[in-house]
Amino acid sequence: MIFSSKAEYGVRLMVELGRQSPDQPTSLKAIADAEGLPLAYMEQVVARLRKADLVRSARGAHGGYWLSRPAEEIAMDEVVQALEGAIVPMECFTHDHTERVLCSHEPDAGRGCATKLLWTRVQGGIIRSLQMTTLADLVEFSRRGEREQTTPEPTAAVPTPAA
Amino acid sequence: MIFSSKAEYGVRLMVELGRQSPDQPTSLKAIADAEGLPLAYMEQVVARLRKADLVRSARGAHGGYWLSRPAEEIAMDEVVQALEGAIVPMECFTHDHTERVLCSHEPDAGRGCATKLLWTRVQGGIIRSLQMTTLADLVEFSRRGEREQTTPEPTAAVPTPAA
DNA sequence: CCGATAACCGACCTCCCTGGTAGGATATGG
DNA sequence: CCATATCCTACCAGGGAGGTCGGTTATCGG
Repeated sequence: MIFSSKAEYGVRLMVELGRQSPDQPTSLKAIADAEGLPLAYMEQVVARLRKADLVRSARGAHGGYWLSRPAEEIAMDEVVQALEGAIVPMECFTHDHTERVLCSHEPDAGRGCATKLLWTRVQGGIIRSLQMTTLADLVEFSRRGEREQTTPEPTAAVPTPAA
Repeated sequence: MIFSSKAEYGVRLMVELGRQSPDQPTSLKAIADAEGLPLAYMEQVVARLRKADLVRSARGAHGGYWLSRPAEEIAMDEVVQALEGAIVPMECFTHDHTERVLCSHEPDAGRGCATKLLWTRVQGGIIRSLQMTTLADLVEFSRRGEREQTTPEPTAAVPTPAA
């Protein structure tokens, strides 16, 4: 398990918002019910997304959440970063105020940190994978899966039967 | 923290073995002392590497461990896999007996697992980063760091002063 | 104005895994 | 025969993951 369930739940939440029209807010309860996830826990998850300004919110009756930007402009590294914190492959990797990533191991016994090269490459691999995927990709993927499930042959052109 | 310290310690151990000549075994105590790691815990770590046939061992006095293959032929995905188990970005990813990776989430409410696409890409990014790095790369990296530490100018050609 | 809805906030709690220790059994060289 | 060193199993404390609970604030419809 590399990422925690906060990432899973949060990404699902974002996809769910991406499926809705951005005009009107969607309540967290509707999302939690649709995905079968605990509402109280989702509140904590969505709080992180709001603090990162990935979603906006309106309080009170008929309130809810919506994407702060179109899904095409949201790269998934932002989302995962907001949910999980800094993406570091190993504990000794710290993120100072700049974009520089460095290993906090003191160079013990006169030689550098042997594993630094490896974890740096892994980190790059992860972040690149996340950057090249947008929320719109996932929304489209989820719609495609849905079509395959409900209509095996592409005859009917009704994607969401408004359950 | 994406990988546990087992990976860190195990990789360090492998690098240490890669620095030694493969003719004679190196005792675990020597490695633990050199890296400042607890011996008893390292026993558990090296056991995983041995079960994956990445290192071989000899018991008794003057026993120890050595690489089962030259460092150039050891890709780091094997090493990390042996130490951490299957490299899966999310809990729902299970690895069946083939090489196929799949998401165990039931397609709830008629639509597929929205996050599957994302985690699949992340997993690919990680594994590719690990595969393209060999143990020999890390050994060379550690030697280079050592040279920079001890001799700022490349005059003396003595790499290890046999402490 | 009132009550229902729903976002917001912080404290709490339980389980399990990580990281590490303890103590021994077995094998081997000198 | 003893020091060395691998091998094996059980045990244990701490912390974080995953989730619950109770309450507060804001906004709508009537």
